[in-house]
This record gives sequence, C-alpha cells and structure tokens, in this order.
Amino acid sequence: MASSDTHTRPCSVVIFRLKNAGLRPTRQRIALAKLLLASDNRHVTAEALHEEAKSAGVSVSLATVYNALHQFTDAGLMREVVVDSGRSFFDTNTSDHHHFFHEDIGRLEDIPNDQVRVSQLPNAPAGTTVSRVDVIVRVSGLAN
Amino acid sequence: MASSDTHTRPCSVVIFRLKNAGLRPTRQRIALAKLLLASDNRHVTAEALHEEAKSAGVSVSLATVYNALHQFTDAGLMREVVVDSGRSFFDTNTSDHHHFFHEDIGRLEDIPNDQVRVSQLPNAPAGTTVSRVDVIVRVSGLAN
DNA sequence: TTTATACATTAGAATTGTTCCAGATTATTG
DNA sequence: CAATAATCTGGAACAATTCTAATGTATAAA
Repeated sequence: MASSDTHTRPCSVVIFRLKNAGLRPTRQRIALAKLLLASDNRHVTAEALHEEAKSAGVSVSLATVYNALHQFTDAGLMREVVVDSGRSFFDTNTSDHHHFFHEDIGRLEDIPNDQVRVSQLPNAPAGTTVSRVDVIVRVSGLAN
Repeated sequence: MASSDTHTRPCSVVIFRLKNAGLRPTRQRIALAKLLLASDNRHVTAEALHEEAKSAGVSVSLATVYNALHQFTDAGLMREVVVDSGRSFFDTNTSDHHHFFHEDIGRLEDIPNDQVRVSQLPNAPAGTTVSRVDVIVRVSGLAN
C-alpha cells in the first residue's frame, strides 16, 4: 500500500545513517533521528527534544535522549554548541559555521557561512592544537 | 607605621571602586575585589574564587561569592564568559577581547587583542541588536 | 554617638540540567 | 528460536546555581 511506502522510505534513510555511524537503529534512535536529522539547521536542548518526542507520540526517556544526542554528536551527525552555562544545545548542522544567540529568548540561529570572516587568528598556545573556533554573535531584542 | 600603610592604600582603591559602582564596601566584597581586581586577566569560577578566599583566610559564603561576581559583572567591573555548559567563568578583563579555552584542563586564557580579527560580521537579525561578539578558540593538549 | 533602616551575608534548602545505575527490554547473530 | 550483547528505563545521585528566611552590618539622620 502507498501509505506504507511513504513511511518506509525516510525511515530507511535514517536507519542507514544510524548503521553507518555504528549505532543500532532502535525504535528510540530512529524516532529521534527522524525528528532531528530531517533538517540541517535544528538547534535543540535535551529537554526540548524530549518534549518534542513526547508530543509526537514517541515514548522515550530523558536519559535516552541525552544518550542519543551524545552518540549522534560523537558519530559526527550533530555537534554541541555552548552559549549558555546551564544547558547544552545540539546543532544538526555539522558544517563549518557560526551562530547568533538570542539572549532574551534563549534561541540559537545559524549564521550563513559567508557572513562571518575571521581573517586573523592567534597561534595555539605551545603544546596545544586548535580543535575549533566558535564565533557567537549575542543579540537581544530591541526592546531591551 | 609603614606596614599599615601598605595595607591601607590598596584597600582604599578597592573601596573607591566599589562605591563608584554603587556597591557598599563590605568586608566580603572588599576581600573578593582585592583578590580579583588586582589583575586584569583573571578567569575564575565561583567555586574556585570561594576556595581561594578561604585559603587566603577570608571567610565568605559561597552564596556571597555568587552574589559578588554577579554584582561586579552588572557593574561592569568584570564580565562573564560562557565556554562550558555546566559552569560560568568570570573575567576581570573588561576590554574588548577574545579567549582560548583549554578543553582538557578547563582553563580560559585571554587572546591578545591584536591577534584576532573578525573582518566580516552579519547584520543582526531584524528587531535585534548585537550585544557582544565572542570568539572562542578551543584548544586541547597535543596528547589528545 | 545612637538609632533606624535599608542593604548584605549566611547556611542550608530548593531547583535545574545532567549523569549514573541496576534491572528490564530489544536488536542481532548463529 | 535461543543466546548475547547492546540498549532503554525510571529513579537516584550529582554538580552548579539560586532561593529563602534569619541574622548581621554599613549608612544616614537625629
């Protein structure tokens, strides 16, 4: 039947991605990956994803959401962005890019790649290597 | 006597700075300000400053350390830097500058002002204004 | 000075975000 | 299908931070 097809196809893509990353395609991981990896500019906290899953009718524990986010991150399917001490954001865009952080509403937004240029960087301190350079443009509503 | 002078002078500077910021120069705030504001490149967490105060023989509660750090920050005497979800760093350097973050030891280090140039920045999203641009160069030891 | 008052400090309780755990479940392999 | 290894789960444990209500202290006014 047709409706089965519509469901099967995106699922298999997600399953392939998970297997490819060395992760067993379990019900929970498939559901979370479907929510997340459909778009390449999602920025979620664990809590928010947990809520989203629940309201999508998927039953997952919060611990599993944390596990999955870290596993996806370790596998290179997502990355973690630190903008707020107190909670972690996970970003489905794994390409080299930077962020706006809306301080008043606590929301992250990608900055289009060509709109930030860091033309000079220091050498890494002796004995270290650079693992990443983050540019965070903190913005707040005009009202503030 | 001479030794009294040596103690009195820096104290009065700190008291002046506190009063100037609209903060009552209490025993606790004076002690913390002395520890912090002597140097313009200190990066502390609340816990670390609390320990430091204790081992300097100053009795302050952790809650007061948190209060003082936030008040100093609000008054523009320090600023908060977010590099690690899970704890906050406070920086005594209030001038425009950026940071190295040593991921393996959890230490922050100022990047000399002239060693980072952000030559292109995006416009702030409609309805917002930029409150700050942070460049964080994450480094880790060669061993990793 | 003293006194009145507003502001600060404190210890410990409460909250928040996250990780840990031990037992139940499920995907995979043969 | 059975065996096994990985995964999931709810709740306890944890760490950083904030809150609270009682106590203490700086300041300004008398």
